[in-house]
Amino acid sequence: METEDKKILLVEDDPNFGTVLKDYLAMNDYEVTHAKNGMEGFEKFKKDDFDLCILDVMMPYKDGFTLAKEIRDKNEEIPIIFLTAKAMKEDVLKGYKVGADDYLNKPFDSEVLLMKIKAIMQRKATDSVADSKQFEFEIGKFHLNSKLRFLTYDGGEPQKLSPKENELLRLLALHENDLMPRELALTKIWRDDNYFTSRSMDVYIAKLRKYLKIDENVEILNIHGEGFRLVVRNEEKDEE
Amino acid sequence: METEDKKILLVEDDPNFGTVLKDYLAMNDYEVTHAKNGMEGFEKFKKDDFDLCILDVMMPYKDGFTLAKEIRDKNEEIPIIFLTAKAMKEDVLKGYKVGADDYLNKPFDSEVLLMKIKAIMQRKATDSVADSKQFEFEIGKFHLNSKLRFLTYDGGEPQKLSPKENELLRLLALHENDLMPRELALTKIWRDDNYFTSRSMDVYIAKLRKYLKIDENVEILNIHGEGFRLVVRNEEKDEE
DNA sequence: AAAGTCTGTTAACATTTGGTTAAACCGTCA
DNA sequence: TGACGGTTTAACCAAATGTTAACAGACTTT
Repeated sequence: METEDKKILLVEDDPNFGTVLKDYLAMNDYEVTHAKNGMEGFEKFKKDDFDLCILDVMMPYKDGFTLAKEIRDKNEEIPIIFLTAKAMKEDVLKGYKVGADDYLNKPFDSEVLLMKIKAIMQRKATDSVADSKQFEFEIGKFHLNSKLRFLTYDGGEPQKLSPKENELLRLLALHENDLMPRELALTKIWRDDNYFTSRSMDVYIAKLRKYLKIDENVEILNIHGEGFRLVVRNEEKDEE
Repeated sequence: METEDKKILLVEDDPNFGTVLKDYLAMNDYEVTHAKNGMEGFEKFKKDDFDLCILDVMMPYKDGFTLAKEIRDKNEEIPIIFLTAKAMKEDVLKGYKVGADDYLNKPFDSEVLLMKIKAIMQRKATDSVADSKQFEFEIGKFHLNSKLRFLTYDGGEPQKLSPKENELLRLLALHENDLMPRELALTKIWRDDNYFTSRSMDVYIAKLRKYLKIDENVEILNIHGEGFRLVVRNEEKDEE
């Protein structure tokens, strides 16, 4: 199953057509941001992380090509599809020159557009190099591999972690010895901060404590009303 | 930046049009092999290493889609452009389903075709960062030859693998000991990510496990909701 | 110290995802 | 056309994950 929906930036000045198209795409499980002109399009582009751009060529203020060039400056990877009313050869060529991935003449069949989007996304999915996110942590004698979702203690048997356990421990590790605010975990992992998610998080804290308790020097402390703190002591001399 | 000329396989039954197109492409520094029908096209495809295929859809003996499917079986990477006289939506969709990279309606502007070819080639050039056509793998005591599609254990009898089995195991091997995301296999091998393809993939995972289970040190682990992981342990001392 | 809030823990439950088997399907080839 | 290999679909079960409830205990504030 796919992680989350792909984000599409749609820049189209015709409000009717734009809205219809947006709805159609949304219906097909894409998360669509609709900008009404090139300026706005570029603003929105900078503010978010999109997986694909669909640009109308003919627009006031800033046409699709100019916008495409600016977008390419910021991101030379992102696929771009142009929409155009007139089927002028020069335009098509120009489009490909700025790195278009595809080109559609209006009116076009929406199903065809959908297939093109799919095809392009698939292409991209292939070469997703793996964004260098931080995946591995040393927590005292523990080692957390949060990509493969397991935790090992002193080289022993890996303990599998559930997605939530994993994300939570990762967040704590990112803030090692420092406050990890409740709110942060709730908004990042549970995507909502309310009574129930908060209780749920407490359940997960309990689970993590269970895993971690084999190491004297690692523990999760609560900071009442604030959040949690993953404490890692240097194991000097403890008992003798 | 091109090293040597790119090789194009052109399959087009109309001798006049085919010849003209071939010459035009040749003039633009592509090395073109022209086949007059699907059969011949497939023969030539098998005999050489092409960078791109341009297939007419309507052809005697074997139409473009059928040919494309056969080509895809052999090579899931190679870009395919379809040419078609009629602009039927069903055809277009069918084309994308078999993994078309683009679609052109006759008559088309030759310059546009050229741009498309360029765009596609470029895409491939950047995409194939680590294309590394790797065909042979050591997986514990197994040896996988994924070009000839067989798997041997400790030099024993080769086990033939079906195309899907083979591709899946190859993908797993490419990510040995690391996560191989479900989505990756689905988009690369099944070319679609939905409930059914996902179930189908699970069936293939089961088949692979059956092959692999004779080696204690090799196994396919699931990472719930993420994908699979081909684990290969060093066979140190196990029992004594 | 009493009330009220916040946290810890366990367990029951619901939901989603994965594993396996077998049957249906489909194109190819004798 | 009928057998065959490969693939998909269906069905069913098992495992994994997440949510909620309930209650005990801890912390804060009066």
